[in-house]
Amino acid sequence: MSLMGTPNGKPNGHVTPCEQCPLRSLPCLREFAPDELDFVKRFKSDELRVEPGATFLREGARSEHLFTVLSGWAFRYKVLDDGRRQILNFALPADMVGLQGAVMEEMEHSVEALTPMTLCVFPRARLYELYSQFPTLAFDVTWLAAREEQLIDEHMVSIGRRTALERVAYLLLHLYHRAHELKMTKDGKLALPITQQHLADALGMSLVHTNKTLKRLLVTKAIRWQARTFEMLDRGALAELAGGDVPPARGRRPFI
Amino acid sequence: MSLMGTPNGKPNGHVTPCEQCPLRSLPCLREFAPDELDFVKRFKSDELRVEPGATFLREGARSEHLFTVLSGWAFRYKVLDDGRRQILNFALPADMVGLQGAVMEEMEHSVEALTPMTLCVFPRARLYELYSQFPTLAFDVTWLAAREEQLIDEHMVSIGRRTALERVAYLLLHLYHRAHELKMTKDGKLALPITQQHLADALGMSLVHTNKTLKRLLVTKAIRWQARTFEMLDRGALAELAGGDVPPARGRRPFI
DNA sequence: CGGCGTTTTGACAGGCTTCAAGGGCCGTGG
DNA sequence: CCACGGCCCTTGAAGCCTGTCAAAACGCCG
Repeated sequence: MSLMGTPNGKPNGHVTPCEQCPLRSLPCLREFAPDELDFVKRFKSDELRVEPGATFLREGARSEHLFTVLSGWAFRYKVLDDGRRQILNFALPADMVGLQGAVMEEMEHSVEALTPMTLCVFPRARLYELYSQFPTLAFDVTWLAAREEQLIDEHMVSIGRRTALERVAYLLLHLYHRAHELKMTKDGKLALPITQQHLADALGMSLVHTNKTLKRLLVTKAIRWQARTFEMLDRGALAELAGGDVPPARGRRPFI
Repeated sequence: MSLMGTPNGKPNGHVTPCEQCPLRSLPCLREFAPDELDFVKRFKSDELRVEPGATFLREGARSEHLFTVLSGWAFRYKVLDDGRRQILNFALPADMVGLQGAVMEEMEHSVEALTPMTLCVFPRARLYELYSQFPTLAFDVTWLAAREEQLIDEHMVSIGRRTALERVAYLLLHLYHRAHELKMTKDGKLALPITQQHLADALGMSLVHTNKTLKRLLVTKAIRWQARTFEMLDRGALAELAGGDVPPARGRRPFI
């Protein structure tokens, strides 16, 4: 099928059947009923492969599609006229992206891939079918929207009220926590595909100051981070420095 | 009916029938089909009156209810252990509050009234009925969640990347814009029920610096603000100072 | 080996927070 | 009627935090 409106990325030759979705086994996701699974499988129109650095959803554009992340990392962001960029949050596997574009007229933010990504593609035009035929799934979509808002709320507290050191500590704790839920960590290690510039743009800080703050954090021995590999050495200490731990996961999210 | 879990505020003796809802005539809201209206009327279990300063939804609590604002102003916020407060956004008439609490296990933020408020009360337990019987209304709920996320996104850009003057200008422009949509302005004037402390907490700034920044804004003659009355003198100039206008409204929101 | 993106460091200016204190307004109570 | 307290607004001063500028080191890849 055509993917007009998503210039970056290309349809995948192979499409993973939903029954074999690798995410289904995650304990943080709820299980589908057979008819739900069947519907989702039919709803999924394609699979998209996106390269790192590609902005596959752009502010101001209309999107004919809604996506879920099958694999890879991305981030949502907005830029001001003069180039200042604010990263709003990060998208990981099992996250939904583009809901705003599917529900409203056009996108008010952009989304860029950090790693090679695989996205499940759902046609916006058929979203209403989901709402009318599977209220449980519709509820899940709302759940996902509410959860994303929670994450943004917490992030906003960081930017608005936490000190630089707390901000960095909290964001790293947050990302580690999310990756851990998705079984993307191993022995406390995590492949973190972001640069210090991304950290800075997410935290509302300058690159230089982010670097200096990160250094301060490293000498506490709570974490290690080099060559795109993040290592959690002392989670308790990091939470302490962050001024509070991340809120525990409540309930289990669906994956669409 | 009982309102356990909402200690602040009291059930209203009189309950406005939905057909007579004063908000229905607003052009920024879509019209209900007769059966939708009928359902909403039955879904609405009560009306709640809340006094200024009352926190009627509290972080960490479970809420048995979902609300829409019939009249009055409120704000969503979070506080850190040491008392630092971040205001996440403001709730005005036709906004929904408490959706997170209704969809997830418990609230991750609090909501406090700024003025006397009237809230429409909907039992969380029956939300699923709405989803299963009225997909159009379910879609509206998702629409509202997506829209709120948009507003928060924009606010986050302010806090993270705008200068102090831009922040103040943008927030005031934003609030004026929203109030104007709801026909709460008159001759460019608006009763703005917030203090400079609220501004500061919303913008991630100190009270002192907010005051000084506001002073700088006032001398530009773009706005006036005294005795809780805000006056828009030069909207273009304010948008200029804010570093961009607010995004135009897209589509029409429902009121539940 | 050269180029480029990323990380690191130092210096400096100034935005912003903090501390402190005074003034205005208003409702309460003597 | 006036004193008082509480809340909000205002202002000044001092200094830290943070952004900006500049430049060098590092690592990766063609």
